[in-house]
Amino acid sequence: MPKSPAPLYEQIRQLIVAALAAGEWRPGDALPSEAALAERFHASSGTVRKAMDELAAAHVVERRQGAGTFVATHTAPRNPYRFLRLVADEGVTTGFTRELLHCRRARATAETARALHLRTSEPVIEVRRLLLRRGRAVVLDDLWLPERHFRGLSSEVINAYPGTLYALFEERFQVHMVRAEEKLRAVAATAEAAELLGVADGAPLLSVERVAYTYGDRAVELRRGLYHTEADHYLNELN
Amino acid sequence: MPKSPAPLYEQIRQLIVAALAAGEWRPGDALPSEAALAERFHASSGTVRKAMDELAAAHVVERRQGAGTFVATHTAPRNPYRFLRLVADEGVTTGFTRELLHCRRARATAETARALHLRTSEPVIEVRRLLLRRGRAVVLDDLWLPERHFRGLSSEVINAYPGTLYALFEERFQVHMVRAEEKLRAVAATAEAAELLGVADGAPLLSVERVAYTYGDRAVELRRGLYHTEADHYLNELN
DNA sequence: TAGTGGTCTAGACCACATC
DNA sequence: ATGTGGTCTAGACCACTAA
Repeated sequence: MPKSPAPLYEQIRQLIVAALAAGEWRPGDALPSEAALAERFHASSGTVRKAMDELAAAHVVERRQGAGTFVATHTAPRNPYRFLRLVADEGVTTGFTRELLHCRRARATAETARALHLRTSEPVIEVRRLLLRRGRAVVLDDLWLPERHFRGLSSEVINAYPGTLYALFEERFQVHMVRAEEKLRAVAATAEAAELLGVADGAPLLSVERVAYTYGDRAVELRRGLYHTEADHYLNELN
Repeated sequence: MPKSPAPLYEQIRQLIVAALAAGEWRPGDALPSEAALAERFHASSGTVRKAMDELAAAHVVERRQGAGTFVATHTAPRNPYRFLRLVADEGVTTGFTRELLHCRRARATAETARALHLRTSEPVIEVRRLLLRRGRAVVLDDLWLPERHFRGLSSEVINAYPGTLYALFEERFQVHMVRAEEKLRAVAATAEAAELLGVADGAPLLSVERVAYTYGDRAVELRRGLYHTEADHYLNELN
């Protein structure tokens, strides 16, 4: 065994992520058993297990005792909105209904280009939609996606799909979101946002700017949400 | 070995937390070596190690290879404001200066009582302070602490202490904060908050309501922060 | 140099899901 | 009944820190 810069379990972890990025296993698929992976990577099962521990902690894979280890998916998880931290003040965990406002081709602004590592004015797809609870708009989302990874995305495609956007991206474009970074601010509602969210002009809104990453820390979505936090709040756990 | 409801490493983890809550080791102290703990708990070092893995992941302990394992502390960590997610938009990571506005005895409101598991009108200590960067107020914090755990806390004590509040709580009152839950909202500045933060009346502010917990998930602080997010943002990592 | 945590192995046995 | 992940062990060796 050559003297290595990174520990073996870390190398194995990276090799598995690379295989996921290459599409060797798709979201929802079962991975080979730990014993099989140990043989493949010429390591003991304990070492493979440590690599899988980290992938499971990062929600990249999901283990089910007795059944196997599966690639994490947005298509049929416990919580469909895995990255949405907005919850109702009262425990009413009713889901959201969605309303698509538009989906159109556009060119990357300087800000979008920076976030997604594109060149300015590269083609992107811009999506705007509302999330509503009991008919009341709670979230106004604007999304920007690099066109080259989401070719064919349109209003029709979105409206025809029953699940969340991230599930759609996964099934239709083989883009699985692994993690995200969010920057939060309080802002005053513009006239446009106020009307769409049914609040007064200038009302305080929670602005959530998200960059989402797929396997290998590739940024593939910029999203700006405006949350109406009158009967909802953004919940965060710190440790 | 009796048949047990929880795995051995989980029992060991809980026993170590209980020992920390009982003050057997104080923040900054070195824990016994993994081999010593293995003997104490009649387990193998691998099992003890798994328990320590989880405690390290939760920032309850800190491992330093070659030196030992130490109880996490707020007194001399890398980041003094461990739970403060507010960062400047531009990478200028200058620290904050603090300005204490008041520290006084009060009675728990219904809301405070609920958050801290007290009875309504039990005595609490109320603290208000500002965090400033380059002379500009960025955060207005209100804290409520159960008086029975913080007897003797006063403006003089706070002003005489050079470190953060959590470091003070740890050194002087043996209350170490382990984790916290935050609820975020956008709100309009009241006249009082606007004046203290130097913003317009009604300006949007980020409201951060935090409940902080010590060992064993005991809630010991309720804090409400108002963040001025014009040149700063609340940064959150999702996975 | 002695002691600590970090890596890796080989294997036993258990709990659980699936067929 | 088979195969999976989950727990636990015993021990070797390495990398690092501190006296």
